[in-house]
Amino acid sequence: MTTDTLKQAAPKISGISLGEFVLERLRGAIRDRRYQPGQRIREAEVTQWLGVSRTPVREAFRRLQADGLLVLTPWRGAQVVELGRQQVVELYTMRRALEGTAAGLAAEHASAAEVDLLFGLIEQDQAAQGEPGRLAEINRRFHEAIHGAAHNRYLLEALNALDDSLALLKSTTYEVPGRAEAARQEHIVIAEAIRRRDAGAAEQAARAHISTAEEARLKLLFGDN
Amino acid sequence: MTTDTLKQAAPKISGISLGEFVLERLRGAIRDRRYQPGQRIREAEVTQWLGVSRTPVREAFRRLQADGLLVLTPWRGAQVVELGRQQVVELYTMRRALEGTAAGLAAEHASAAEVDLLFGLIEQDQAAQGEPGRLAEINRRFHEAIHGAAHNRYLLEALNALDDSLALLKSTTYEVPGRAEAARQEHIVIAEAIRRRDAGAAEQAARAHISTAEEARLKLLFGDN
DNA sequence: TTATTCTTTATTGTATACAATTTGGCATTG
DNA sequence: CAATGCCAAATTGTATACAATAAAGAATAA
Repeated sequence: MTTDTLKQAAPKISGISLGEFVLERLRGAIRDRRYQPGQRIREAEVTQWLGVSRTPVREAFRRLQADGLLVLTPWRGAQVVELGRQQVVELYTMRRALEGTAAGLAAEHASAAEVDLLFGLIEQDQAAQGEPGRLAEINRRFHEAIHGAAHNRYLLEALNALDDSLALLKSTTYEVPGRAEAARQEHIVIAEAIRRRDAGAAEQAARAHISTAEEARLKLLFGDN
Repeated sequence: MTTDTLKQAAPKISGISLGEFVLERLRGAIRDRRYQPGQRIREAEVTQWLGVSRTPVREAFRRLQADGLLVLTPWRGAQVVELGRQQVVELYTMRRALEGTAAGLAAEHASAAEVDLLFGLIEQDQAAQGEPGRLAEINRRFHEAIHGAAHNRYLLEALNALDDSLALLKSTTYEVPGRAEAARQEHIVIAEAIRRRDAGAAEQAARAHISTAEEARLKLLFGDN
C-alpha cells in the first residue's frame, strides 16, 4: 500500500457522506504528496485503505478530476496530475490574474477587521524569521485573508483550486535565499494599498508579488535564471 | 417527463463512456433551459430518459456540481443552480477579470491567423445586423477566439465554466436596444488593441466591454437603471 | 378541527455482481 | 533472436440489489 497499511475506519454516524469523506482524504494525500505526481491510483487500493466500496471512491475521483488534480483515462483509471514547465507558467499566469483581482476587490470591500488581520499577519511574519514552516503557514493565511476580503465566492473557489494545483509542486519558494524577506516587503505594499482603498495599486502590487514568486518557483524547479 | 418522452439510445459502440455521454446531454439540457434553474433533477428521470443505469448519471451529477451548474444536497439529490442578483454580480466580476486577462494575453501571444479571425468575425457581425440569433452566435465565437488566442488552458477552462454558469440566465443581452451596436464597437476596440500588441489596452477594453454587458444584463434581469 | 405521531412511499447512498477492456506474458513463427 | 498473435489476469465501466434517509399522508388524541 502506498500510504497507510492500516485500514481506516470510515465515519459511521458522521454527517457527511462517504463520497465526501473519501474526497477529503484523497485531496489531503495528494496535497501531502503521499500520492505523488504521475502516480497511478487504483480504486481497489483506496477501497482497502479507507474501508469503503468502489462507488464513493469513484465519485471522489470525478471531483478531483474536475479540480485538476487527477487525470482519468478510460479503462486506465486515475493518475495524479504531473505539471510540466509550461503548465507551471500557465498556472502562475492564472494566479497573477486572480490574486490581482482579489487584492483589488479587497481594497474596495475589506472591512476594518479584515484590514487589521492583514497587518496582524505581517507582524507574525516578522516574528517568525528563519522558521520556514511557520513562514509558509503565515504566508498562506495572509493570502487567504485577502481572498476572503474580496467577498466573491467564485473567485474564492477558483483560488482554492489553484492552491491545490500548486501544491502538486515540490517544496516551497521560501527555500530560495532572501525570498522570505522579499515576500514580506511585498506583502506590506499590498496591505497598505488595501488599507488606503487604492484598488489599482493593490492589484498591481499583488501581480508583482506573484511574478516574483513565479520567478523563485521556476528557479527552484527548473534552475531558471 | 420534463425533457423528452422518447428514450434515447445510449451509444453502444461509441468511444466515450456512458458517464461522459450523460454529462454532455445534461449539460446541454441545462444550457438550453430544458432543465430550468431551481428545478430538481431525479436520478430515475435521467435514467429513463437516456436509457442508462444510475451509476453514470451520478457521475455526471458530480461533475456538474463541480462546474457550479448543480447543487447536490445529501438525500435530496440534484437541483439546477439558481443565480440571485448578488451571484450574477460576482460572476460578472470574475468574467471581467478573466476576459481582461485573456485579451491581454491574446495581445501578447496571438498568431496572425488568430488576429485575422477576430476581424473576420467583426465583419460577419456587421453583416448580421438585426438578427439576434446570429449576432449572439458570432459574439460567442468572437470571445472564443480571444480565449483561444490567450494560449492558457487553465484560463480557457475557467472561461468555459463561466460561460456555462451565465447560460443559466434567461435570454441574451442582445435584446437590449442598441446593445448589438455598442458591443460591435467595443469588439473593434479590443481587436485593434490585440492587433497592435498593446496588452494593457486590450485588457482595459475587454474589462470595459464586460462592464457594459453586465449593465445590460442587470437591467434586463432586475430592471436596474 | 387541529396538532402530532406513526407508517408508508419515494428517493438517494452504498455495496457488489457482472461486463468490457487493457495489459503483460507466453508461445509460436519467421 | 526478434516479432507477432493469443490467452489470462488485473482493472475499470455499468447495472442492480440493498440500506438509509427524508418526505408525505393517515390515524389518533387533544
